[in-house]
Amino acid sequence: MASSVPYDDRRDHLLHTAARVFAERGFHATSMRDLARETGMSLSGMYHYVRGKDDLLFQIQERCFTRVYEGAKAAVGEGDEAVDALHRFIRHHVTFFAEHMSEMKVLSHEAESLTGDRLASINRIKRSYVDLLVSLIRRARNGDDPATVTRVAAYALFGMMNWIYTWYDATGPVAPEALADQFADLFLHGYLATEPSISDGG
Amino acid sequence: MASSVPYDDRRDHLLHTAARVFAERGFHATSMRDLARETGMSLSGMYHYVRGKDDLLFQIQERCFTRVYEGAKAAVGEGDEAVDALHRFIRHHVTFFAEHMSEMKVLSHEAESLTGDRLASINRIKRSYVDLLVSLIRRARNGDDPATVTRVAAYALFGMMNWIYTWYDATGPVAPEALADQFADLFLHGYLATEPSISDGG
DNA sequence: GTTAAATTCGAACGAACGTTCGAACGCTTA
DNA sequence: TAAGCGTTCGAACGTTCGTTCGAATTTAAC
Repeated sequence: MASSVPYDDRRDHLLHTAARVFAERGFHATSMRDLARETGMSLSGMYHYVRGKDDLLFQIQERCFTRVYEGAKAAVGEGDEAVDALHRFIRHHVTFFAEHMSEMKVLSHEAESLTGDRLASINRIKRSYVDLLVSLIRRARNGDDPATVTRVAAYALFGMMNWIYTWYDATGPVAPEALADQFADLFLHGYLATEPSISDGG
Repeated sequence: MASSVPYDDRRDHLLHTAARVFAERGFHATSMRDLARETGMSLSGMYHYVRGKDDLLFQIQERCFTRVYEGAKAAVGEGDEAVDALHRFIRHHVTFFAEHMSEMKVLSHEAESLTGDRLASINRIKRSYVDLLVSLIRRARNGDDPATVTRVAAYALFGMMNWIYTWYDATGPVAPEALADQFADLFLHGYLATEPSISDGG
């Protein structure tokens, strides 16, 4: 999986550790000295693998976002059934999120911590990713909704999925796949519209 | 509305301006010197109204969260119809959010920027607020769901509502009430389960 | 073994940070 | 006028920040 070139290994170690610490303490509250301590590298040594702190955040976000985007396109495929594709998109996003909590939290929570070209570059991927979901929703609704309604629906879905970094524990009682299915049920068929999961007696 | 005591006015001005700047730049990326410039006060002058930067964030969050919580209890009322109460909860949360974007963004986005007693104090309000929504959902579903399912549903709803600070513009084409109703529709009846808003022809 | 390149790191830089403090100010009471 | 008090603020404190740099070390090639 990871490259065996020593340089790349050390770089991956730095990026992964930085993602974890950024997720725990926040980007601005984390110092390069914190990262040096946690990676076991020296303060100046890290600058051989990364241009600086901003570049570190950028590379974490770009790597992660590219993977989610490519993964989503592969998961969605080119089938005709839009509702199924939508379900697969949700499943992919949530399970990927759960498996890469640190990186995805950094991607979601530090969206405004970049500036200039780096921010623009991330936003370009984001736009593609959002557009992918928007087009899926439009197809699933037969393209009959006003554009604003479709966008609100897409952001609502992203909200319920991305918010998990504030509360979800992937090692807890709810498995990532079960979480994804509950989100999909909620979005595709609604909550009260479905049957209670045990009984509907009163 | 605001107290006419000069001290309280200046304090409110500081808190409100700080909320706006924290929302724009983030808590850790904002310096006390930034706040001095934006409020027109001097750097040291602000310390007559606030113990320090952490206390400033705490007071913004506590004020705002207390208001949402009390407002939600009032909006929900004590009626018997749980679905209606749920709808009113959503409507209140979203419209309050839209009307106080800066404070609510700071409340949502800087949830981990406090520490110690101040963090514990905010988390106490948060627990009550979450429990209020959880109990409404449980009632609306006749109490038949496992506790984990109800909690996931509550966090999903909070996610889609709170995420708006990343994309929503209250002065844009979608009014806060319309946004709230679309969220409520999605949560209460589902998205695909409802009729397309124009036609379902193909 | 020698040379060259890649990698590591201690030490230090200037800048910016949150906070403090004492002097100065303006206003109300005597 | 004088005293007292709430308020303001310039200046400075000590600390921590991201980054740099040159020397030392390790690795690879011949």
